[in-house]
Amino acid sequence: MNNSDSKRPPPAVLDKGVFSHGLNDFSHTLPIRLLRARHAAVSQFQPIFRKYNVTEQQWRVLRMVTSAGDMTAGELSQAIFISMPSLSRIMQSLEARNLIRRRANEDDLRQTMVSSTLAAQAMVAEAAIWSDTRYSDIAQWFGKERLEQLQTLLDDLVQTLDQHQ
Amino acid sequence: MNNSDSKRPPPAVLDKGVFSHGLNDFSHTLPIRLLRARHAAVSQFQPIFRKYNVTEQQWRVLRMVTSAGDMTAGELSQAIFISMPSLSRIMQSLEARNLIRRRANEDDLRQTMVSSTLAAQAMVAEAAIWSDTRYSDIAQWFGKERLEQLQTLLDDLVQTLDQHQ
DNA sequence: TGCTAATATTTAACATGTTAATTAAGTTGG
DNA sequence: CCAACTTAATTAACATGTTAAATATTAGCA
Repeated sequence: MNNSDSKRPPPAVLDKGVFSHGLNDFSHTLPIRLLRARHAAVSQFQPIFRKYNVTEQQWRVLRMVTSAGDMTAGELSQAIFISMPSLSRIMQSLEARNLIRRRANEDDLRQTMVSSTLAAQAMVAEAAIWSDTRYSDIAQWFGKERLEQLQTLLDDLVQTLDQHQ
Repeated sequence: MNNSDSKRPPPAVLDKGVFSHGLNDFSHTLPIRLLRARHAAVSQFQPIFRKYNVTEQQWRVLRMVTSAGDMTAGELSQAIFISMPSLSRIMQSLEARNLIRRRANEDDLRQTMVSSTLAAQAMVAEAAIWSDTRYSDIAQWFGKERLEQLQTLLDDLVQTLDQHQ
């Protein structure tokens, strides 16, 4: 199957067809499909990350805090789906770069209130234009209806799986 | 907002509704939805990882090599969507545990051929039963048609985004 | 009141993700 | 045949994911 006449060298994700062991084609399972899709979606916004020298996760923090306003670390963690240990480290570096600020919640000293600095707000405001355009592009390329359909299915899947533990 | 009459303790992803800055609700963007969905899907198979004391990524390697047979590291990397640097480290630990074996490809010494050991094959064969059942469960809970619809949309999205760089 | 359990965050340890550099082996064109 | 280029895999450095333990604070209750 590796003859020389087909000249195309596309890295062609291997497509072995049938499998001998009765096992599914593991490269096309739902988790891997979701991983690929996420990767493709995130990469659309790579220019933002490079321009502002932030990681995707750092960007999520900045964008969330800037758009939603002050919130506790726990709320932030849930909203952008970053675990508390990771968030803790990320906040350290963002605070060191003066992009966020942390202070204790007066009413409950266990909680940390997170807020964005003016520098971060300016950064996000500028990038939001670019970001919104990208989202519009994606909606147009893929189809607004299909995109909404996909998002609904994703949310429903999460709900279904959560229900069944 | 933390009253006591609603007895359900679901961590209730915060739902702030409208946002003041003209920015979208960032906790409901496509990348985050994909992340949540993947997380929910993968967690369904957590019992396997715990039982055999492997990470999800290690499991992907073992399952792929066992089902597809011998392959190069590069092919493996593409199939299970793990970067070569990560795969390199993962293979080291799996080889140390005698779950895979590596040898140079005679025809091209740059390439590494990866194969699974009998121990890994036994492990995967045993777990495959459980895994297949879980997949059937998910299909039933979520609906076979909707699941296929979701997978098609995911693949199409990847294709669309790849086309537009 | 005071003891205990629960909660919010951080820290630690180790595995993986990511980018860039390195090494080794093949390929190409003069 | 060889120098320059390409490819496959590894290594290095740093950021994040994940689990468990540690800390600090609050809540519950006898």
